Amino acid sequence: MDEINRSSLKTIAQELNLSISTVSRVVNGTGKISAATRKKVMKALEKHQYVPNQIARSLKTNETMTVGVIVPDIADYFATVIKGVDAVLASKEYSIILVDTNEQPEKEHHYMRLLYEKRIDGLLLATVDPEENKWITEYKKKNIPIVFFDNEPVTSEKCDAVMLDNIKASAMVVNHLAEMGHKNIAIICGERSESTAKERSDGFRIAMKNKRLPVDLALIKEGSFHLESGYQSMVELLNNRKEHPFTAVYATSYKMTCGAIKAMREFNLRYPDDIALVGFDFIDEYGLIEPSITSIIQPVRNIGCVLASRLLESMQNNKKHVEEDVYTVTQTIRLPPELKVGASSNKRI
Amino acid sequence: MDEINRSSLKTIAQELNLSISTVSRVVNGTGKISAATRKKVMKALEKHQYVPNQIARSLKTNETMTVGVIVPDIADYFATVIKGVDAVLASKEYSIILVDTNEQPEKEHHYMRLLYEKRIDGLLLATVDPEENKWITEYKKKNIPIVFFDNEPVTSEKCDAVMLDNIKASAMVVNHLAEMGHKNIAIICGERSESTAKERSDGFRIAMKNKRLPVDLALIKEGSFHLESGYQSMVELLNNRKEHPFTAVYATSYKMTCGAIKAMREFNLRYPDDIALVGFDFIDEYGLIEPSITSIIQPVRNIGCVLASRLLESMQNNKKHVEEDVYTVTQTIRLPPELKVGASSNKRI
DNA sequence: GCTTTTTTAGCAAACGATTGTGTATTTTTC
DNA sequence: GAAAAATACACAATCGTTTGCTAAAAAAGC
Repeated sequence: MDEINRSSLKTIAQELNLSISTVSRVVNGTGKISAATRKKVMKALEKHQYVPNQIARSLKTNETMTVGVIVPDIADYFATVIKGVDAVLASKEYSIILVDTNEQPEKEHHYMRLLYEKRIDGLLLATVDPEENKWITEYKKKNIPIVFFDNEPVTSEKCDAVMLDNIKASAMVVNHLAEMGHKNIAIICGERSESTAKERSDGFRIAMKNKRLPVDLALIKEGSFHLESGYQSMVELLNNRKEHPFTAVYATSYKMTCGAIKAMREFNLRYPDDIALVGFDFIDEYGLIEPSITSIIQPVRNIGCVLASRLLESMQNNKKHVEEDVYTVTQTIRLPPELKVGASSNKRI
Repeated sequence: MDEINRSSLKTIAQELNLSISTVSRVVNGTGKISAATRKKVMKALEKHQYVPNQIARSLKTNETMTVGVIVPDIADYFATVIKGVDAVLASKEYSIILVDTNEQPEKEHHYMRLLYEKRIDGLLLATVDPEENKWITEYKKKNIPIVFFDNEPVTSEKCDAVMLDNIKASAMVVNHLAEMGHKNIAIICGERSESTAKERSDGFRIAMKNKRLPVDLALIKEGSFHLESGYQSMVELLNNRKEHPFTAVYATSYKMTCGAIKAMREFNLRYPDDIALVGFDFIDEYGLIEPSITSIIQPVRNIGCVLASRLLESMQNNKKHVEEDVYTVTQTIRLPPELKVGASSNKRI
């Protein structure tokens, strides 16, 4: 095997009897360089297969062209969000360092530090830590732009966030079901400590009231966004059906929807005939599930794009040393969901 | 807002009237430091919320504690592979820079350069570029450890790779179907330019021959691993069924399996009654599809773990400057698949 | 109490780039 | 042909670390 080929500006400069600065300037296309030397240098760069050392560059310029992304589980809908993020960031020559916390809130803090050690230029954070405020301030002080997503931050720091309009999502579901003639609607929710769960639940109640439909607290199940919880909630709902009857159920996460389906099958109930079902994030890209499930669909890719754009903007402001907060307006962007109507609810009663 | 808090070894050293090196040594726990100064320094570090600058450290140590991961599509089974990778790398304090090429081979080269600019310590590469050898050599010369996965590299460089044992996968399918009494088996394959597709196809023929079953070339469809291709292939198979009859079909990717199912539905054919079906990567974690589909399942998470371990090893050797190739044994690891038998094929004919 | 040994801490040179300033050299201007 | 202006390049400081070597201080030995 040939010897290791690692060239630096110095290597090239020495070979050509030029100064490092001159070579640097042709690499970056800055400064005044004569056509002759430029050509000479270019040739040498090519010959040595010179690739600039971004580490050294970062040290000097204080920019790493890298952003961190922390998610609870990349094998979830986050994967598509990240695709959106990656698409817009990559076009600006940023790369992303991805961290999967496996839904363990206590890991977030640790990874945040790791990312800061690497001096990321910005961070996208889907936190599940209800106490994230305890450590996030430290990094705000270090002046790193953060955009939250999925869950709303509890921190009192002024932060950007982009999320689904969960209130609206629930309203769409309730309105749709009401239109189909349903009056008694059950909801299967996540933990209220997560803002997404809270909003979906609150949105449900608000929408029910708006439609002048009865809100039976026994029909509001709050669990944990997972399959087991969705299954368990549905079982309980079905067991109490005599005292607390309902004709439709709204499951507020993908896994919970699956759990609910599982429970219904075990009870030998069919949708939409026995009970109408509306799910969440239930994509079924290839239409394999029959009858098809009505579901709230998040504009996942777009969430990613908006996230990235917002962060880019923040990082831009940061570079300009916008000291005055007057200029840095933080905002929470809420993206509208879509209700994909399938067979599971598309029957008037 | 308070002022920006960015401290360096210098900041701390000056405040304590110590040298930078001393502070550095207590941060790293290296060298001889008296208990008194150590304590003093620790306190100051804490007070300033000092976080070491990995960029500067990297420049000096030539290690970034970062590895690159290039995949064609993270919203695929790769997400789980990455989870495995992340789990083992994170435990060694490495982070991963993730790149999604959107299945565009021409982007791989570009991103590779970007990653090298960032001086990643190693690379995991799931290439779809049939001409990856044209640029991979350059980076091998720069001495960065690479482990391939998903597809086998075409480069002649000695490379590590970890992949599914695709030959075995096809054998398992054929043996299973043979056991169920099938003789005429069709296969829906990807492009032979991708080694995964080639191996699954070749494995199929070999297994058929071993079982002394007829290999009808008209029953071997080669397309592109996507839904449309799977659908199209299945339609063609069904249309030619009179001349080239078959009782079972083996689709060699998740999307192709979906496409095949779609086609069968349109032809009003049911599995396993009309045709037995075996898929690939068809996970259906929550058992939503009925009847359940028999499928080859890759040990996805494990692939990730093995990948990461192999890379760690490579990087370790690299640090030790193992010049002699004698010590650096490159290898291709083939992980065994699992055949999850579902209803779609579980019927003797 | 004076060497000798052992600890502890500081000096300074890297790592590979960027960039403001200084200075030959060339070009323009009159 | 001399002064002014412009051009092309070099010098050197700097970013925040690590680390080998050295000097000072403390401990130990006599």
